Amino acid sequence: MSDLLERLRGRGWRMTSQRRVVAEILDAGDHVHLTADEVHVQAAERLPEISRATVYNTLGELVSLGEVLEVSTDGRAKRYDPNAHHPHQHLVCSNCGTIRDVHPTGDPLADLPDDERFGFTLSRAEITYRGLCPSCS
Amino acid sequence: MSDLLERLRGRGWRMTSQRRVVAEILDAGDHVHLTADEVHVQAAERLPEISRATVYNTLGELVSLGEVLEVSTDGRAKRYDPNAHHPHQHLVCSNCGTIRDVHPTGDPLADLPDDERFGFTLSRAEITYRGLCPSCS
DNA sequence: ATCCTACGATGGACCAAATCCAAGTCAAGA
DNA sequence: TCTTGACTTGGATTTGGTCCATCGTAGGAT
Repeated sequence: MSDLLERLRGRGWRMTSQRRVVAEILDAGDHVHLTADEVHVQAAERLPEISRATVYNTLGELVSLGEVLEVSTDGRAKRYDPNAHHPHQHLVCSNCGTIRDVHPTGDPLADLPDDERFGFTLSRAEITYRGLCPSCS
Repeated sequence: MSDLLERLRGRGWRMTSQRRVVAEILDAGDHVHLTADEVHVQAAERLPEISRATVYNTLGELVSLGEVLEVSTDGRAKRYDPNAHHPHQHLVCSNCGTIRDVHPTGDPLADLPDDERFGFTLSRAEITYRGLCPSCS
C-alpha cells in the first residue's frame, strides 16, 4: 500500500503539501482507523497551518477515488480505513470501541436470498462483528 | 410487539406521558426506522411541550433496555429500529437511503473463524447490504 | 526560467445531531 | 395526601461536519 502517492500522481491528482501529508498519514497506518479530527491533529504536527476543511476535502476525495474507505461503526465520527484494496470486515469492541480488520469466510452477498432482495441491485455487504475484546471481557 | 408498554411497566419502568408517547410511536411502526428528530416531531403532535432532551433520553433508555435498536447506516442521524426482538439485517439504497429489514440465511457469526476473532467474545453481527433500490437503478 | 490560471487551501461562519445542566415537575410508594 | 427521588424542561454547549469568499500555488504553457 505504500505506493499510494504514486497511484494518486498517476491518476493526475494535483499534489500539494497538504494532500501529501494527509495521504502519508493514512498510508502509514495500515490497520488503523483514524477520525478526520485525528488526521487533522497528526497533519498539524507536520504542517501547522493546515485547515480542517482541507483535511475533510482530501479525505472525501480519497474516498471517492476508492483509495480509502469510510466506516462509521459507532454513529459518532466517521473513521477512515486505508485498507480499501483488501476486502475485509470489522470487529468492534462494544466497550472500548477498538476496531480490528477481519476476514470472514464465504461471500456475504450469497446469504441474501432473491426473495429478500426486493428488486435491489446489490453492490456490497458491510459486516460489523460486535463483542468484547480480551482486555474488556 | 404491541405489548411494549406492558413489558416496560413490568420491568419497573416509571411511566410518564412523555415516555408513553415515545414508546407508542416506536411501537406503531414495525419496519419503519425513525430518527430522533422524527420521533420528536410525531411526539409533539400529541404532546406539544415535549422536549428534544426527553426524546433523546427515552430513546437512549429503550436502547439500553434492549427494546429498540440503534442503527446508523449513513453517518448522519441515528435511526431507531423497534424490531429488536426479531433478528434481522438491513438493506440500504446507496442513492436514496431507503432502509428495508431483510433476513439472510445462515448464522453470520459462524462465518468468522476462530483465528480471526482475536480473543474477542462475540455477541452479534450487523450486516448492511448496499445497492440501488428498484426506483433508483 | 517565468508566467498564467485553474485548481486547491484557508478560516471563519454556519449547520445538524446530540449532550449537558440547573431548576421545576410529577409518579407512585408510604 | 405527602414525600421524594426520578423525570422533564429549554437553553447552552459540544461535536462533527459543510460552506464560501478570498488567497495561494502546482504545474502546464511559453
